Amino acid sequence: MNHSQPIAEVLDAQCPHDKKVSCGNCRLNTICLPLSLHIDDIERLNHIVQRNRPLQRGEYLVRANDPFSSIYAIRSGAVKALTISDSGDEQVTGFYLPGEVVGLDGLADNRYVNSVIALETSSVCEIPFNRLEELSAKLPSLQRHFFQIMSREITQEQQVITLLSKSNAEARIASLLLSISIRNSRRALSASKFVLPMSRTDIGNFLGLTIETVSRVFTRLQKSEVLNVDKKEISINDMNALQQLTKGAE
Amino acid sequence: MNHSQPIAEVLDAQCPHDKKVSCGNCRLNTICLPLSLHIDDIERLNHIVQRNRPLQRGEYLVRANDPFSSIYAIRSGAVKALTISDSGDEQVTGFYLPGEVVGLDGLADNRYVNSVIALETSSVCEIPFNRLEELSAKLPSLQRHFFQIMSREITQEQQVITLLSKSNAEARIASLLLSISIRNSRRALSASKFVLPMSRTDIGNFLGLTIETVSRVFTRLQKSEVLNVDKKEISINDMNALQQLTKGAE
DNA sequence: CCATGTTCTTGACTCAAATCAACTATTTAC
DNA sequence: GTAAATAGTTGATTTGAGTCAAGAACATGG
Repeated sequence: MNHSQPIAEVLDAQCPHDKKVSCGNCRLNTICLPLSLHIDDIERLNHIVQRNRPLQRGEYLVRANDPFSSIYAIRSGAVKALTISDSGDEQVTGFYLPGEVVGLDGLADNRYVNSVIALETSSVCEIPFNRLEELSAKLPSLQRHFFQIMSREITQEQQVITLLSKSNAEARIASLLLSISIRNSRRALSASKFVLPMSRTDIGNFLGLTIETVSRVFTRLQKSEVLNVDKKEISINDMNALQQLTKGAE
Repeated sequence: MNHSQPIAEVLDAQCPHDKKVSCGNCRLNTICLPLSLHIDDIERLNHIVQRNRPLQRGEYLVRANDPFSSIYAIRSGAVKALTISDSGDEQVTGFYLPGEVVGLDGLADNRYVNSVIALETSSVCEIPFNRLEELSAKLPSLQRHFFQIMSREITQEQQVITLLSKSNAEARIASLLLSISIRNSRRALSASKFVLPMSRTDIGNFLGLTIETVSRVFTRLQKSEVLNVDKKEISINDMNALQQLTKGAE
């Protein structure tokens, strides 16, 4: 079992059809779609949410080019989104953790642009988009919140653009680790000790680095005692140093 | 006068208060926000659109950290969006041409993340967001279209991420030129001959390259007869070669 | 008109990360 | 339990773009 997942999330993943699982009592409802909805409205949202069987590592949640139908909120586990470029190679465009929403790229042309693949056993809430659209028109705060989720995706991608445009290898890795750290602490998980759900290959692909460089940076950060790296287990020993590194090069 | 702007757009810019300018008769209404609205609904959208005096080159349309209030559709000219990173340097996050919408980043936290600056004399339609929100709740096709505009912003940024992550200098420049070419032809402008609205510095900043590299790539593409470059005037001599170059390196 | 400041170009040199290669550790499957 | 495949590490070498430097082209203002 993956120690990066808190027990409650793991239980959710194992009992996806549990009647008790609803947006109203979901631990993630302070960071996920229900955020800022009234109790009654959360129940209306809950009615359109579908909870399917958990995905196994490597399983596709969404395939690029499939017709767009739903967006997905991660309930437990982790997924990656990726596109295949014209030249045929993959680009990992993001990692999504519990409480985060994936599939927003499908709206533009009514087909998903990204494939979404589970990085570990993951459970997911499916939200059929036309139902969400109808409900949004009736609930101004839901409409607003959904606009905000899309806007946040835009600003986060702009941060990735800045990272790739201006930062060296160490700063890229440091930024990714800090991003995961912050997202973990929003879920009341440790900010300094966690298990990476993705492989070195995925990290390199996402950050525009080769796996050799990723490996060497981890080794260097370990030697300089900023991190402890044991395979996929990361513990951050010196958070300030890591933050300084994100500003590195340029 | 900048020859990249068609005469009609220039006239719009010069007569911004012309009563005849409305979404209903705007040349851009097949690519801009009104797209897919019924005539009556276009008129309702038109009522909330504000057309202010044109911006001069270098003027700010939006300042980062200002409270979010409106999104903006470019009517003529061109603007760039940019953020200032923690380390204090600028990152150009996008260029916006007539018919395109800027300011969507402000929704996430109710403050603009990007500043938006005119690259040349530009006129802009301001759309107060809370009015647009109200109207969206009443007009399903407007709500849907606005979701699509945000989604398209997401997918376009993912393309930039792929570009920065995987492509060499020539492929980056080639992709930018092709992007401008395609966007020009959507406005019934030449796909093969146009004037770049942005400086070499802006191009380099956007593409994660130094201005020296940008300059050298232009020189190389000129020598290999793919382009003719005369200062900011570009003419594409070999569109296929340019397309091949975008796949280059990797 | 010339002076000053930008913007852009070109060349010589450097360097961070890619590539190539060999090896180790860990899964997975039989 | 062992073989094969996959994932990760480390070292030697190469290379594309960055840096530094100088000059050219162009714009701006007195």
